[in-house]
Amino acid sequence: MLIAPLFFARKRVEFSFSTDSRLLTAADFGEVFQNSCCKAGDNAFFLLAGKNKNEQARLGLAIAKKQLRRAVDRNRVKRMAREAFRHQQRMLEGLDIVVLCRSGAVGLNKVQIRRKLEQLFDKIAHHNDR
RNA sequence: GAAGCUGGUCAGGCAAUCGCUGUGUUGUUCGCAAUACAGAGGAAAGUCCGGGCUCCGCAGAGCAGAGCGCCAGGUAACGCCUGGAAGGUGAAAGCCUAUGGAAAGUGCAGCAGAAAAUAUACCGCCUACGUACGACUUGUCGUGCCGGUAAGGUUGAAAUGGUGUGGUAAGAGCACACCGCGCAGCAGGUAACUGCUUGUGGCAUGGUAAACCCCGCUCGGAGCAAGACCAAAUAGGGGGACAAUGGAGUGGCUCGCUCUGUCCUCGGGUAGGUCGCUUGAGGUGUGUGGUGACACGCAUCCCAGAUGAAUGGUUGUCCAUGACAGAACCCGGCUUAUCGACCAGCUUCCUCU
Repeated sequence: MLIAPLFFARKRVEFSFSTDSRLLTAADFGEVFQNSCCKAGDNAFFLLAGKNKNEQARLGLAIAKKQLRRAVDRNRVKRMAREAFRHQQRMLEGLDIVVLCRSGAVGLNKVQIRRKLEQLFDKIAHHNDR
């Protein structure tokens, strides 16, 4: 009787995406840009990571209108980034990550965006372990 | 059945699961948790018009500038919509039109053409009238001059009403008939405008106003990063009390002035936060008035409100294999993008009965 609620509680923490796991203020973003410890990128996206004091990983999105002109495209990238982060946040604990967008992101479909971002998050996690 | 026209509706569905935002309820260790419900569009887009709302000298007059422009109506308002008129276009249903003024003024018109705006004459046509010369049959003919003419030809986007008859030297609204046009009258219409077997005038006022301009109407400016409130740290300001006849500076000294300590208090205000923020020119149904846009009445419903910015991911399944595309203060329009599907009405043609 007591085991079931505990199981669900743990699972929730693993995959949730509340305000705790986001960069909220300009100061938070500034911190990452100033004191980044590692980075990863390809022609479409660029990730910057910095250490934070919490146990949680946090995500910030900086998708420029210059690269992706249509709101629909920007929304798609943001959603995919959040989704990828949500599934991989356990191995990124203690990091603040900002996702930036490059010109190569134009014309990618959902699957391509997801795959690219997952690879980049992997790279960051790997780099952090060493 | 085929081709087409007009108006309207929809914009993948269902299930499971992992998330996000808001609201209600319950619990709470006041962090939050559980649960129920709701959660992008017809264009949310372009920001091209018009309003509401907010602040700014409460915006009156004149000038400038901008916009609009057949008539009537609708509307909070409009450059929008509805109905009508005129013109154009199509075989038709229909569709399109910046559609006021060119007898207030100014300007413009390449090439071609004789001539492009007040009349003119290149090729033509004519030689009646006047005149010169010649011929001879002595009143005719020929040639020239002075001229007449705009029927015909040539140019152009556009050439000073058209057709016919008379007329004439040849011609000409020169005259007449019909058509067209102007003005007046009558009739219909709220009006734009239309009609007339009415009268009258030989007959205009070439085009261009998305050229200046004239006439009529409209317009104060800036925008939710509007604006209102709360307000840390740091620095500084106003007022009061206390210590105390204190200290420092200015100065030879006194007064004076300036600076300085502690506490209280006031206001401004940055980071940040809250409100503005979704109940509205609102939706749905229905009745009445109106050709219609729409208006009014009644009943009923509450239907996104984020703020590093939610409305999504994965899996299964069905089909027609899913286009254009994402709210950011809110409405009314316009314009542009769009795979398709469906409904209603209408037009033409074909087949059958």
